[in-house]
Amino acid sequence: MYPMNVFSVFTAHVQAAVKALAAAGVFAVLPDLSRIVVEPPREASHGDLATNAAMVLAKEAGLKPRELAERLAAELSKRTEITAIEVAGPGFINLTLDPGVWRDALRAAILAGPDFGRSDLGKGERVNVEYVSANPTGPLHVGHGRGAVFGDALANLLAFSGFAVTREYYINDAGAQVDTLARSVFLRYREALGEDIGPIPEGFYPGDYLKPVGAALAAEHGRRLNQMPEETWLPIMRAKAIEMMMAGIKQDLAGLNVHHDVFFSERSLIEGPRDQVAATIAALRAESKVYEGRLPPPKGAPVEDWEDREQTLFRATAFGDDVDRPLKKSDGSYTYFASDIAYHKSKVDRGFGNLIDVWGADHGGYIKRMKAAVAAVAAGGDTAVLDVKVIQLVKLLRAGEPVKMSKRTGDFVTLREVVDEVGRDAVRFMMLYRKNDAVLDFDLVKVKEQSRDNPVFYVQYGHARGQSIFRNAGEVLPGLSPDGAERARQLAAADLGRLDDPAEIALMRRIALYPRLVEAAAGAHEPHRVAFYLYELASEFHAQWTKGKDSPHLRFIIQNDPEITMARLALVQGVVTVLASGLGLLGVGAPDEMR
RNA sequence: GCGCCCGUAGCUCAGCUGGAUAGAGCACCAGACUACGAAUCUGGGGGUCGGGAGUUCGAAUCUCUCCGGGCGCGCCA
Repeated sequence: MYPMNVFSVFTAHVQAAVKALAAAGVFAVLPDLSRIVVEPPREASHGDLATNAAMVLAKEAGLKPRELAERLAAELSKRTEITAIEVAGPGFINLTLDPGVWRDALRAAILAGPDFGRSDLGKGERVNVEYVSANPTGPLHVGHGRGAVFGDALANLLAFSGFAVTREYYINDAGAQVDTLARSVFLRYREALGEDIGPIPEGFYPGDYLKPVGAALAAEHGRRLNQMPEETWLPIMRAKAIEMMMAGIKQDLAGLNVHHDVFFSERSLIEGPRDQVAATIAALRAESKVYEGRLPPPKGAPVEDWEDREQTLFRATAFGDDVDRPLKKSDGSYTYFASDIAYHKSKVDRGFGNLIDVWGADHGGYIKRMKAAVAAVAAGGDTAVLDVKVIQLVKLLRAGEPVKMSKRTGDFVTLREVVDEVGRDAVRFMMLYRKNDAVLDFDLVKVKEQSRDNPVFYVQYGHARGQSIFRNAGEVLPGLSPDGAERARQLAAADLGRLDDPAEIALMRRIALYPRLVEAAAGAHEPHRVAFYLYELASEFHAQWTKGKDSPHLRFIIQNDPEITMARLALVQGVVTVLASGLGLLGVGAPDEMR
């Protein structure tokens, strides 16, 4: 039985060939093998696999690339599953493999089923993926949704690749904004008591979504709080508002099938058994990473109330940032950044050496200082690496026309509205069918189209079409199990040697590519690669299906020939397995039929 | 003024961490339905990868520099 990842197997073969040459004295010392790439060439005429090994290692061998390539080719030709080797261009080694390699890979895929593509790339390393972390001041909007979907798919991808993933949400429940929220709710509370509060003043949250909070408080406390001073009612309003806003946010996320393991409260950092922000600053000060000093005035747009004063600063410049960063406001309270340092320190303290933050585009200016902070708090025994994924804006369109949004009046398009209108699968797939750092046009009309123009539909239809083939195979293969896992076992026993059409072999090769694709996407923190791969796989499958119209002998189901039908259905099983797996990673459904 | 992101076919975008003759969808043109779902498929035209320089066997990819667009620029979060 062949291992799941054909490419890692042949990478090992190439490395072994290099080691053999090293043993024969071609290299003075064993060279760094990590630069060797074994990949499918773009040109099909170049064979199944190509490696750059000779070009990368030529210098260290003291040979011309083509000479070294010939030596490596001679070594590799000892492997029977390699049927042809050619040295081409500046020193590429092109390998043509026995189709049996791809047939074995297909069999492995079928037998692995939902586990096909799973790997131990992460070796159990703990990863903290923090995403959404929207302020608890209102419902999520579409931009939050993109971050939510991205973070969730990335977490899926990492878990599938052998990382121990924790999905985390940071609740900003401690800043001035939640006090503003509390005061806004106080208005709604009075409104619920029957007062005429008039228009919501500037500087308050105007949205109607706060009315239920006011009503709940009125029901719970009656008029009692209305007579109290602000310092009495504010914490009560604030707590209730945050509780209800977070409940709504969790509902919005559940609508997208996004769930977090940990909801981490910013307030808990300062109101816990000890003030962790103060402790973190003190610890950094002891290492002189925090000091009292002055900053140059800010560049660019002038700040009216700028005052030159001595303040508490984090020495961010020692860790790659452009300027040192203030930790306390002029009124003595902590800056947002200060609690963010303590928060990230808590991640490190909780045993995460691998941190991923998913942020909105407007936070791009914070990356350097946050990375600096992580480096600072992790210095010493533990090391920690922070990767910040910036999620660009979503431009919401309806049939090509921009959808107006106004956050100022509280009248914006919520995530929930969009999910309700176009469905969870469409939202998730389309938001992942783009690199995270590219602006996304999201057209509410287009994503509902049932056509090739709509990738969500196209890929899901591929899966459904595969399932429909199984439904129709009963006449030729009456013994075929309706149960997917059992059917997979039956099909794995098929004589795959019957799959010899070039397009069939190409399809097997595409399937075999999946584990490598998943590893690359996980390593690069780029879930969109999965979406594009699925589109290509679906496209190849649809094409093969249609070929059966002109060439009936290429149909998947061949009357009177159960053997070849078994083999073809094994191929379909492979396609369906990978489509379901990839869609699963993206959190998109793999339907058995399209409505 | 500074930092980050983006710039690839008419439009929307991929390009597998530096590989060979740069790809896909849409749009446009020309074709395929007595089928396992035509909700699909086949073929065609279309490019100075924003401009320039550098790094090396090799650059859309890395570096520098211009140009154009977006986001941000003590105490808001």
